[in-house]
Amino acid sequence: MELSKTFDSKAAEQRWFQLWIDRGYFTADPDQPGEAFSIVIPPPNVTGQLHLGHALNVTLQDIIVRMRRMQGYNTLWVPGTDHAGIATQNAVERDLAKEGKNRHQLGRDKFEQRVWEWRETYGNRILNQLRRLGASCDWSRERFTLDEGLSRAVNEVFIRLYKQGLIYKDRKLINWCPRCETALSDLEVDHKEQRNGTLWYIKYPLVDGSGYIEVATTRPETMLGDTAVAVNPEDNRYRAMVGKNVRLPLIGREIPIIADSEVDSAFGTGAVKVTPAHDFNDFEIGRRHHLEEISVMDTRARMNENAGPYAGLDRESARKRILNDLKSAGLYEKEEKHTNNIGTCSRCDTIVEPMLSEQWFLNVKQMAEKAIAAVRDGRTKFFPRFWENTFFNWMENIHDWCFSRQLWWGHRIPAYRCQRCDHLMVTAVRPPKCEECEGTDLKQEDDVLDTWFSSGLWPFSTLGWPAPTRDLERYYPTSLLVTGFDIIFFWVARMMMFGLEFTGEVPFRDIYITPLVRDAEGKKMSKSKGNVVDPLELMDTYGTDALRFTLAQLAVQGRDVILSPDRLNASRAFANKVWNAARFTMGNLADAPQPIPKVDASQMSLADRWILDRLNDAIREITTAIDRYEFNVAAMKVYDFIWHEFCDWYIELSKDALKAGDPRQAAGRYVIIHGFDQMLRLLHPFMPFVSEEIWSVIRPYIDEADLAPNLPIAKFPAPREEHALNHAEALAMRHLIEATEAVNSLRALVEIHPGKSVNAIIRPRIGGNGDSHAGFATDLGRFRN
RNA sequence: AGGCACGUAGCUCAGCGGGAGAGCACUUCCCUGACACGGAAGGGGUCGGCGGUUCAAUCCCGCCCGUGCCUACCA
Repeated sequence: MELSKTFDSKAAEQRWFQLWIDRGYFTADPDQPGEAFSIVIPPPNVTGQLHLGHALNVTLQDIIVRMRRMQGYNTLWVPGTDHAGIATQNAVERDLAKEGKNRHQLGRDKFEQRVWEWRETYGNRILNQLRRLGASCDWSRERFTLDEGLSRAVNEVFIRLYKQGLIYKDRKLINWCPRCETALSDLEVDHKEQRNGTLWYIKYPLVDGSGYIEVATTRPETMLGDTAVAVNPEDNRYRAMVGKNVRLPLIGREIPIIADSEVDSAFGTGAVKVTPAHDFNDFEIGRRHHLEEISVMDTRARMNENAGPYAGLDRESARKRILNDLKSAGLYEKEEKHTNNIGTCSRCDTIVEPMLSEQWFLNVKQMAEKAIAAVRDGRTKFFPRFWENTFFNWMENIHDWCFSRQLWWGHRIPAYRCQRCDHLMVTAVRPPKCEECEGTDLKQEDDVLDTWFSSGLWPFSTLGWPAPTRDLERYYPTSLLVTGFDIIFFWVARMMMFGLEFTGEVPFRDIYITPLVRDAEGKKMSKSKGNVVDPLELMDTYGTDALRFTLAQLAVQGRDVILSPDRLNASRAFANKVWNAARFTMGNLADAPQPIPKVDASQMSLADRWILDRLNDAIREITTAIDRYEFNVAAMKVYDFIWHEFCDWYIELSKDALKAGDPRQAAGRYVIIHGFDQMLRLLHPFMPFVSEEIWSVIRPYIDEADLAPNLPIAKFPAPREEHALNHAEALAMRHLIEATEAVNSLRALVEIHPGKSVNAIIRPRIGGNGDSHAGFATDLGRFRN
């Protein structure tokens, strides 16, 4: 069969992927033998499209999954997508806005329908993009976090946690996004340093007319909700004032001066205004001292009726007016530059407002302790190891999780309230009547769950939990999780907690944390910077194999991946190199395809046995590197063996031996085809398409004994000891290589210095008297001629 | 404020106790029947700085400088 001069990646990609699917190579069967190896994919959001982060994540998973499958493991890789509550809702709302509509005009049902349509389009798009990368997932087991089955798991978990008293509803201070108009968890708030912030000093007059107490604040607009002024009990400046009242400027309410040891005397004036309804610290002080909690803003962060004359103003305008009015009243002292942190919504960047609100919470303390223990005793291991510190750090300081969201897209909370007696029933299906008063007017909670609540169940909900399925029994706990560090808290931690709580086992044995992909300048890719590279374009230009190989090569543990066109070019050249090695090999085999019979090691030349020895070495190194998730090491070794050993040396050395009539031909043919076969299998996890394409061509030449059905499930190579070289042989080969290089070196020197003797060229380069070296060089010179 | 990671050739990065490496870029030569997405030969580095441990340090320890990231209720 004739091979074209260059490898046509696109045609191969389509042909082979389809064939793999058609033949069911990726479909897992729990009833087949083999130790289980399972991975659940981190489900991509249905909002977006494939970016390089996904490409890296999926490539690494595919490499290990393909290798395990070839090693004979009973392999399952579950694919799927995440409904991504707030992110998707925002995306669809933006889409609606283009038509001049908003969700409230549509109503909840119509809006939800619209999001389902969106999910249909974009969810499928991203899954196709994963397939384009060659992801060998079991596509027949595709899941979606809002599927019926997964929703059942969500309800089950909710109800069990509620019954255990871990889920509760409470009116507390929470993070609120005034644009998304929903509660957020602590994790969904980004903290940004504000360098040009201001600290304002304001005088609060004492009610008894004995003067003022001065407070410093960064948020004067919240003073309308002040219910105390606090000082440190040790602070002598204020000791006499504790217990007195002050009159809140502008609105005249009387509030007490209290003592609380949390107040830092060294900051500002040492006296702090206390606004329990708009500041987390103040909320704590307020609860300690039983202060009133006065909320002065509405859900869009506009001043509400409690703000008196400022009602209706937004936060910024209210601040300006208040500062002006304080100046007019002579109660404004001064301002200072002050650097502080402000919290913003991680989804829309709006400044988050601490708000007093009734929300659902999950007490995670005990679950967190179990998760910590599981990592401490090694039931689950992080790679690289240092991420464990990050995990512990957060888990040890974990707070209750505010998981209810005032959104429309997500799992609606399975709780019903009787409209007559206000009784609350937590149950998966709507009860016929109130269990207290028998009233029939029951209303389901409007809120939905934080999207991470359902993805936190992903490793077992996708396998059928709570039903005791065969998949669960066979494939859970999963073997490995491959994900980014940015969702260790959001996702990994929650899966650990839920997994241990509901299955009694860790959800995965190993966690491999992938590096972050950056652009050629080392900048983090983001849409706003406009430096996002589309992996699809890269696959079009360089081929999927080249993209995959490049990503694997750069995937160094604990280091960011910086992708450059140079690297991609090199990988594409590598694919081509392998392709051309195949062309050479094919040209040296018998015309009629027939299996090349196995040749005993004793019949082989030194070069034959050397390359098989090197192959053994490569197999060992590549296998252990992937076992350790050192993808870069494995990829480099594949590259080095194929290019610098097989092509540079073995093919060159075998050219003569493969000629017709040469006594070494039979052995040479066997070794080159056998070596090639093994080499392709090593390459396959990294570059599935070229390897499969070539393999399909050389397959007829491979001896029956070595044949396996097809590459995706062909056996991964194992070292063969009969090919090992002894010390003297290895030395002889090394000397041959070194001598060849020396001769080439000399040849080049002679060409650069025409007319000069070899001695004249060598002597000055060696230094000393150089006699012995020069003699050697002279010999080489003769050898050359 | 604390924590983590990283500083090795022009660029992007491997290596991590005893020979300084790869890819790309650069210089010279070669379209030799697998491959110019190729081949051959080269130039280029006080392995961030300063101390310490060691017979021996790019690699271990300490401090410093620089870069990036994460966590944190200082108004």
